[in-house]
Amino acid sequence: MKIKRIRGVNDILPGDIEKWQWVEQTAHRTFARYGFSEIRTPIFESTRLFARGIGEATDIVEKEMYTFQDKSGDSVTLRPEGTASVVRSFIENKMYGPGQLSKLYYIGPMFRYERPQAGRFRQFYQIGVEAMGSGQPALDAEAIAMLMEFYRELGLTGLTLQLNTLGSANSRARYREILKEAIREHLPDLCENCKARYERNPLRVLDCKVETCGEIAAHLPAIRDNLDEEDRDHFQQVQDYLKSVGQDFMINDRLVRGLDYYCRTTFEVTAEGLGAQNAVCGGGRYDGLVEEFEGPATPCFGFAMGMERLISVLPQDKTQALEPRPDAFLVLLGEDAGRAGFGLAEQMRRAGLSVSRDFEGGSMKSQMRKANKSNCRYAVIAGEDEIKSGKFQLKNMETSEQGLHTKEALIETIIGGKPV
RNA sequence: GUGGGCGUAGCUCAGCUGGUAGAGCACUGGAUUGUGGCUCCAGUGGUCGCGGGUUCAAAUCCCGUCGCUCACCCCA
Repeated sequence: MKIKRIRGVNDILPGDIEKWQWVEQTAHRTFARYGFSEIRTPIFESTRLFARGIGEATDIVEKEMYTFQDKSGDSVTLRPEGTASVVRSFIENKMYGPGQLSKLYYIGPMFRYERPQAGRFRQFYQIGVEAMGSGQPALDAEAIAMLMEFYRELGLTGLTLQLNTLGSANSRARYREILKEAIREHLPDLCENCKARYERNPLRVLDCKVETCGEIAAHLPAIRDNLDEEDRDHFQQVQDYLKSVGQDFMINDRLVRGLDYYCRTTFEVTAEGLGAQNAVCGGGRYDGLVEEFEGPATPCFGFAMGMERLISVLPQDKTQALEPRPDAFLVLLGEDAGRAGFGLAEQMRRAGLSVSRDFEGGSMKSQMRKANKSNCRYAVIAGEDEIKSGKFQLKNMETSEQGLHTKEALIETIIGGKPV
């Protein structure tokens, strides 16, 4: 039986990997401009970290975690998301302190046991950002602005930024009770899913896609009518900051994030052409999470984006330019040329050129075909005559012009882009 | 966990109500003794996912199984 890859995981192959590298490099460059540093945490942690951080009653913790016992009997879990690990590391490494701000980001694989579908995998990659140590609305706005700048660098279009606020932890809890109270009389009319949501996460009823639930939800008390003065002010300032830098957005007061730790600002970025899973980024504020893990009260803002989804909406004109292109392809005819070609290739590479060749010693025609397929700018042709004279044919693959050059001269010609 | 669709050449797929497998692309060679892309010609390549059943005969019909895929749930 042939061994195949595990369901829901993917190989990233040449042809695609260039896009991944470009996205990662763009993230490094862009985030650095905003003062963020990369952090790398382990890919697995104590199961308790995720159970407490994400919320015991969430789908992720209840049924989607890759959890197993290691040889000592400890329960460990492959990380299903990044925030809990960063918070753990933040506390463990005492990155906090009066007036201190930690601006961190991570890039790496996450694991959730779900049924795969378009844009959803069991091992998937996230780029996540966590800004820890300030409760100011400018922080929310700056992080979102950075995200949108990142998308601009990637040339993405057709994105929608949706904002909402859940209020502080206190108002969120209070609203939850008000909402449950209001839902109670409609309970028999709700869909089966929503009946279950009623106890576990009543806010989710608000964004149910079932039509009858939607109608009921439209008449339920809205979050925005149950905010504190400070919540309202915070949300308004986030909006004002975004507007001040020309960032468009829409308010979606049904936008409810599933993870327990969110409060105040939440947001999501959706893209066109992704299928049912159309969110490329989600995040928000999590002011209570550090305390939850017995760290000092530290207001934070963060978000995560799925790289697979991001890469599948990259514009074609940008990704085309990423295809690797050798400067030269060596066409070597005969054993003497084969031997000489090895040294020539090395000499050219040490001069900074990217050089390919064929190793199978096929006919000129077949080697030229391979040269053409490699998309090289020049072909260097070496047969008996060239080895004897020490001068090689240099052929420009676009114009088909060619001329005779010594090793040094052909390297210079290629580097300088001079006519052959 | 639930539901729909699909598994035929390396890739994308065709194969009508059962008669024993095909196209395009790719690959190799030739037309062009040492010069690619375009064109033309020829060739290599398949236990039709796997197992069982019906039948004189199964890629085709039936059952099972595995896999892929899309959607629900949920999320990035």
